[in-house]
Parts: sequence; structure tokens; C-alpha cells
Amino acid sequence: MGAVKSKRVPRAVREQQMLDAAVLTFARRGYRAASMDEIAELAGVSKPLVYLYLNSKEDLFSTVIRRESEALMAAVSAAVEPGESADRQLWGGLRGFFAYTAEHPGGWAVLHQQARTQGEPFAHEVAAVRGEIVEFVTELLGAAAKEAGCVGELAEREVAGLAHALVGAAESLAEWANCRTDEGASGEWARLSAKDAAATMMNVVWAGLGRMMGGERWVPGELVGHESRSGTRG
Amino acid sequence: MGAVKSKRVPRAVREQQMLDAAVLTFARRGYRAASMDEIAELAGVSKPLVYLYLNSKEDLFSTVIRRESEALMAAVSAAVEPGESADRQLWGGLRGFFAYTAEHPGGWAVLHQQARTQGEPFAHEVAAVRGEIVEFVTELLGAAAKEAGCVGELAEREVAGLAHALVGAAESLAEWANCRTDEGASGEWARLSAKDAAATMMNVVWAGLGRMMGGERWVPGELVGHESRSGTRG
Amino acid sequence: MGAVKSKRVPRAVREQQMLDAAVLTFARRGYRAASMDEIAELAGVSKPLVYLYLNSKEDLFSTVIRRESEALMAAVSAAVEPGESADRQLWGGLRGFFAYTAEHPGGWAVLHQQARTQGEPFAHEVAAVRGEIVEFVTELLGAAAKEAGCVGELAEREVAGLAHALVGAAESLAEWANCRTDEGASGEWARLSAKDAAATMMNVVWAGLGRMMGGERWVPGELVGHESRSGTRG
Amino acid sequence: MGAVKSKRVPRAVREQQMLDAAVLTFARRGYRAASMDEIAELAGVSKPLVYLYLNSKEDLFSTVIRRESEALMAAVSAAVEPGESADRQLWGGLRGFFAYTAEHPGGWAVLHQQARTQGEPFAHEVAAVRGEIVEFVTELLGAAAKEAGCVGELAEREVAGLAHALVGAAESLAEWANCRTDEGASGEWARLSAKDAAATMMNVVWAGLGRMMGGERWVPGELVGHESRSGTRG
DNA sequence: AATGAATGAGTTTTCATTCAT
DNA sequence: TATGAATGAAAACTCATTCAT
Repeated sequence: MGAVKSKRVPRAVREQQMLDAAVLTFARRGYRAASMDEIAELAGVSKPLVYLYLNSKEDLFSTVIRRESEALMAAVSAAVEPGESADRQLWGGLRGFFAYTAEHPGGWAVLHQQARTQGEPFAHEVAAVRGEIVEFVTELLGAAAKEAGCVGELAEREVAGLAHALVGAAESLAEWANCRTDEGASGEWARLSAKDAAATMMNVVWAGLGRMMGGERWVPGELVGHESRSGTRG
Repeated sequence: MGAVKSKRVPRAVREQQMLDAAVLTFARRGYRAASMDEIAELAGVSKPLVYLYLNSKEDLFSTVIRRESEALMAAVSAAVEPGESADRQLWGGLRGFFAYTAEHPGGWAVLHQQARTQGEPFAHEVAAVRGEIVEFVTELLGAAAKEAGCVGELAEREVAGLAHALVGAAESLAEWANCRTDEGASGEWARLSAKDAAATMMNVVWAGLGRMMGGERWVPGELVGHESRSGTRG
Repeated sequence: MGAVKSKRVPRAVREQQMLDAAVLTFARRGYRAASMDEIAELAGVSKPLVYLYLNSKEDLFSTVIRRESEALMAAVSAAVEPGESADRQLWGGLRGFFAYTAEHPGGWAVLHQQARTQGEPFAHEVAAVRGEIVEFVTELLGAAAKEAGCVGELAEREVAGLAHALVGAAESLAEWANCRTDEGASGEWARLSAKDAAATMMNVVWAGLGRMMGGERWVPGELVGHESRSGTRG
Repeated sequence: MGAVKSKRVPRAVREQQMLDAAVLTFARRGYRAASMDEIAELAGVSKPLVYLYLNSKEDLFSTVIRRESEALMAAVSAAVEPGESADRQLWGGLRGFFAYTAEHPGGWAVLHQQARTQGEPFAHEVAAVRGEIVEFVTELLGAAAKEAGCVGELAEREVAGLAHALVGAAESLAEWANCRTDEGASGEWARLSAKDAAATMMNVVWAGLGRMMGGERWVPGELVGHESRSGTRG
């Protein structure tokens, strides 16, 4: 029922059709609840063919994860100009990220919602990809610190925390941006554009980073400079 | 045989034992992959008793979600001093949140990872709870803006975006903080303490908020004041 | 929820309450679909008490069958004046039968619909009762033949067939009479009274019997006297 | 292992095999007590195949009811010559009915004993079929009355009652005719042939009808003509 | 006289997967 | 390249029945 019936299709094409169907189905139902029957029907082929090409449900899911991960990474990478300043690189990457997730909600749902919750073969794969992104962000933040002439005030672990926070914030905004319209009292603005989402991210994080690079820290009671900074461990 | 065999236990107690087992199992396996058999065995009872008390797998999961949601909300609420300034309230809430998630990884995993991905009966329930938190944060941010004498520069939607970003960042940090030690190259500091996580959050977001309240916005190319602010739509 | 809660009731009374509940439940659901839980709840007692008094589901059903059979037989018997003519005895029995089934639809349903279809322990019990009735009718018909001075024209097997037909007809009318009102185009007469049902029976069967005693038989093509009677076998 | 193992059979054939097995099993055990396992084994296939083809136990039972109903109706219809006189039509239909039920005891048991007692999805289906038969008989009786020049003495409701009685009588005879031989004292004639059963029916009902058409009614105490007829209601 | 707590054994149903063509 | 036919294994759920009090 999914695609129009067309017999004798070359393998590469059929495989993509199957993967498309799988992405949709996994996104809608989750890994366990998605049935090979549904995927095969949506792909417009018989189940044995799915097994012939993709081997097993597990392999199918892995393949989907790999394909979607690569597509996401490619989209983000393409949006980053390697030569530019750190903040512009981050801005580019964020716009790429929000644009991609908005245009590929299925793939994003599989990566962000489904793959992470299905235990070990899959959680690991997707965690690796996320790790790459976090690392990339970490590097950008470090570079930004250097660009800004920050005098090593930012401990490595602080930067890593920042990066994790940043990535989580972006994920949250992506979800919010793409969500059903009924959210929020003011229905006037249903979703956030990719640009606005990226801008929000930059405002929050970049500004925060700027202050931190200046040595300021929030401590209970006051905003203080770095000389009075409270240790974050013991 | 998870728990020690103890016969003839009053219903209320048994129910809690079952819910404990269910939390663990759902967290480990996910909703679909968790079997009632496993839950019953872990609870140290037979399957029929689970059905007698908790009715169905769906009801069991709902009950788990409800119990864990309420516990989380209670923990966060208890950590917030209502009379204090907005930033201290936020600080308290964050510490409460990170402390709770660190001590109850199972409950947090059920809420954050499993419930959200299981389609409509459950996603809605947990979305409502998250919505409450986002709203609470939104109000705090608004209050903070007023406290700081912000002159209405922050549009409602900006604050909402900030709140979503903040919540997402906290979730991400919670996950990172509680993650398996093998993460990262420097194994020296395996996790983030609740306090450090909260501090990271405050530094990032509070500082960012401060700048934004001052009318500064990040725009491609420079950090500028509000007069040159780029539109957030189109 | 069935009866009003009243503790410490003498055994004989409790047993009847349980049997009442069982009749209702078996009538509504059938033997297999009726659950001991439902019966116990309807009886207003706990399940162990049902087992204590009635032993098992099978025994409970048997007891119900026995009680209801005896009640039916008693009702029919009471309606028959032993000294009267055969036709008046039959008339009385039929009125008793229709009256009883109309007033005890549950008991009748258990006997007629449920017990007969539940395989051997029960089908036999209820078949025995029905057999008694058929035999009683057979005797009545025989007596009637004698009363009418029938010259032995009616073979034993013909009378038995007649009796079976008569009983089946009565059962069918009983069901029709007690059925939901929406039956038939002319809703004016929703049900048949016991008297009318009995009259219909008498008209059909008695008249038929009269002719047969006269030696007339229906044969394909004509109504003929006994001299041209076609054999009923071969 | 009911049937001989025969692999790779076309669907249409397998479906009939399954339905055959289902008829037998439902007849033997009843709807609730029949297990899909038993049906599958008797059909010589695995349970999943039964579900694949027939969907669910409920659907399977419905399909059985439909198939058997249609077969019964077809058999009866085929035995009726539409152009003939009412009595000959009735005679034909009765012979067809008794012949069919004798040859298909399983199907008849499912329709007559099981389907009617299983509550609403099924009772209705089979009641509809029985209703058709009753209606057909009603029309025949009406036609017979006209043929015989009956002057409207027979009220519509009387005819309907007659029809119901007739159908019930036939059902009862069918059951008796096909019953296990051990029934009755005289084991010499185990069953009634279809022809004899039909003859018995015709004798009873046709003769009775004849008298009624003549205006005679049985009333307590005497056989009287129509002028002294007692009202049937109140 | 009566019950709250508990279960063994079975039911219907689903699903990933393979065989034969 | 492609599929109709088929199943082993396991899941959710139910129920008659008993134990301990």
C-alpha cells in the first residue's frame, strides 16, 4: 500500500524503499512494536525480500540507524564552514541541525527517541554519533575560548559540561519546534523556524560562555568574578 | 527470584514491590521488551498476582509513570524555597532534580527514555509533567527578568524557548552525569555531582539570561545590543 | 454487589444465594464463560466460601441443574391433575410448563441452552430429565389413544416421535414467547401468554393426534385413510 | 494429527480444512471449551496459520456459522420445488432438512446447540437464519390455508405460533433421530430416517392445521368448532 | 462462618523468520 | 528478482482452585 506496485526493481533502489519504510515504521511504532509485516507492506514488497536484502530486524534497524546518522552528520557538516570563526561555525551547525530535523522528523525520531532506548546493540551506535557531535561542540567551544583570549580559566570538564548542555538544549528545542501546534497558550506561533531555534541557542549559550570566559560564575547568592569561584568538586 | 521470598504480604506492600520491579524492568528493557513474567519474577510473585493488583501491562506502566512523576515533582518541589529569589529557586530546583535523577536512575529512565517513546497513552502523560516543569521554569525566568528590572525586552516566546532549552540541557546533563564510567577519555571524573551539574546549568543559562535581559543578542558576525536585533521570523 | 451485605448467614440460606447467583450467571454467560469470581461477587460472598459449600465449578453446575430440574418438574407436576383425562392432563402440564419458563427464564436457559451443550457430565443429567418429560407425554398420548378407542393403529414408535415433536414444539414456543419484543412486524402482541402457548400446542398436536388415531396419514399428494398408508421405513 | 500431513496447500483448500476441523471441534466441545490448539492440530496445521487465514477465534466461529448456515439453507432450498403445492413444498423442505442434519451432525450441532448459546455476536447470526426458516414456514402455512379455501379463520399470530411450533418440533426430531443408539428401551430402531421424520412432522402438523382451518379449536373439555372458540388473550 | 493472599496451568494471540518455488 | 505457504517461540492475560488465618 505504500509505494506504487512496480516489479523487478534493482536491488539498490529496493533497499532504499525498504529503509524508507522502516524509518517511518520505526519512528511511528518504536523498534519492538514495529512489525516486519508492516514494514514490508509499506515498502510494497513481500517479507522474504526484506529478509533477503536486510537480513534481520536487528540488521535492518542498525542499517537504518547508520543511514540516518550519516545523513544527519552530513547535513550538519555541510552547514559548517570549516574556515570560519568558532561562533559562526556553531551557528551554521545549529541551523543545519534544526533544518535537518525539521525536514526529516522520521529519521530524527528514530535516532533520538527509538534507537537510544532499545538497549545495547543500538544505544551504543547512536551514542557514538552523539558523542561525535558533543566532541565537535566541545572543540568549537574550546576554540572560541582561545579566540576570545580566554586565559585557560575554562577547565576541560567545564567545557565538556557546556557541550553536553548545549546539545541537550538543541535536542529539546528541536522537539519543541517540530511538535504539534496545540502546544502553548498562544497558538499564534506554532513552531520555531530553524533560524529562530538556532538564534535562541546562540543567545543562551554564547552569552553564557562569554561570561564564563570572563571568569564569572554563578554562585548561590551572587554573581561573582573568578577569584571567589567555588570549587565544583569537594 | 529477585526479592527474597516473603509470603502473605499485605496488598499495599506487594503493590509497591511490584511497582519497584516494574520500574527496574521497564527501565532496562523498555515497555515492549519488558515481559510481565520478568516483572513478576523480579517482584517475587506470580504473574496472576500482578494482574490482580495492577490490571494490565498498560495500567502497570501508567501507574509506574504516575508514581515516578509524582516522586520527581515532589523531589524538585521540596528543593525549591518558594519565598526566595528566582535564581535561588532555580538553583534549588536544579539541585533537587539532579540529586533525584542520580538516586533514582530507574525512575528517571522510565520517564525520560521509555514513556516518551511509547505512543499515545503514555507519551501524553509524561509530556504533561514535563510541561509543568517547563512552565515553572518559564515563570521563574520571567520573574528573574522582572527582578532584574528588565524592561520587557524578553518576548514571551523567547522566554519559552529559553525554558525549553534549559530543561533539555538539564536532561542531557542528568544523563551524562549518571552515565557509565567508560565515557570520555579522562576516566578520572566519572560523573558530575548534582551540585556541579546545577552549577553548570546556572552558569550557562543564568549568564545567558542576564545578557539577554540587557538587550544583547547574538547575531551572525557580532554580539550586538538590542537596537540592531535581527528578526526571529523570516 | 449482588445481594445486600449480611454477615453470618446460615449455610442453607447462603447456599441458595449462591445457587441463585450461579443460575443467573450461567444463564447469562454459559458454563465456560461464567467465572467463579462473578458468581461469588453476585452472591455477595468470597470465592473460598463458594468452594467450601459447593465444592467445585462442576459440582456447582450440577447442583444448579438438579435444583432447576426439580423445580421445573415440580411445577409441571403440580399443574397436572392425575385423575383427569389425558388431554386435560396434557393441557395442564403445558400451562404449567409455559408458566414456569416464563417466570424462571434463568433456570430454563440453564437447562435448555447451557446444560445440554456442555458435554458429558451435564448433557446426560439434563437429557434424563427431558427423557422423563417425553416419557410422560408418550404415556399421555397412549392413554389418549386408548380413551379415544383407537384400535392400536398407532405404533409405539409413532407415539414416541409425536412426543418428541410435541416437546420440541413446546420448547420452541417457550423460547419465542419469552423473547425480546422486537420480534415480528406487529408489535401489538409482544409475547405469548402461557395460556395461549398451551392452546396453540393443543390445537396443533391434539388435532393431529386425533386424525392419526383415526388412521389418517399425510402422504405426498393426498390425505388418505389407513388402508393406503405408506410404510414409514423403506 | 487429524488429517494426513500435506504440505504447501493452496489457501482456499487449507481454509476449508480448517473450517472442517473447527466445525468438528466446536460441535464436540462448544465455543469456549474448544481450543485453537485443538482445531489447528485437527486441521493438520500450526496455530499461526489458522490465525493468518481466519483472523481470530471469534471470526473463525462466525465464518463457521456462516458456512454452515448457508449449506443448510441451500440443502433445504434445493429440496423444495417452488411451483408445487404448499404441503408438498413443506414435505420437501422437511425431508431436505432431516437429510441434511443427519449427514452433517457437526454443522447442525454448531448451529443448533453452540451458536445459539454463545451470547450476542453469534446468537444473532443464527437467530436470523432460523427466522428466515420460520418465515418461510409461515408463508407456506398461509398459502396452504388459502389453497384449502380457508376463510381467514387463521389469525396471523396463530400461523406464526404454528410455524414456531413446527420448527421446534423438527429440531427436536432431528436431534432425536441422530442421537446415540443407547437411547430408548427398544434398541431395535436406533434412528428415524429422514423420510419418517418428515412424515411424522407432516402427520402432526398438517392434520392439526387441517382441523384448525376448519375452525376447530381445542378448548379445555371438548373439541369445538369456531363459533365457541375461546379467546386466546384475557 | 468467612476471607485476603496467592498460584499452576492454560488460553488466545503475535511475530520474526524460513521453505519451496 | 520475488513470493505464497508455513511455523517455533513467546507474549499478555484468565481462571479454577487453595492456603493461612
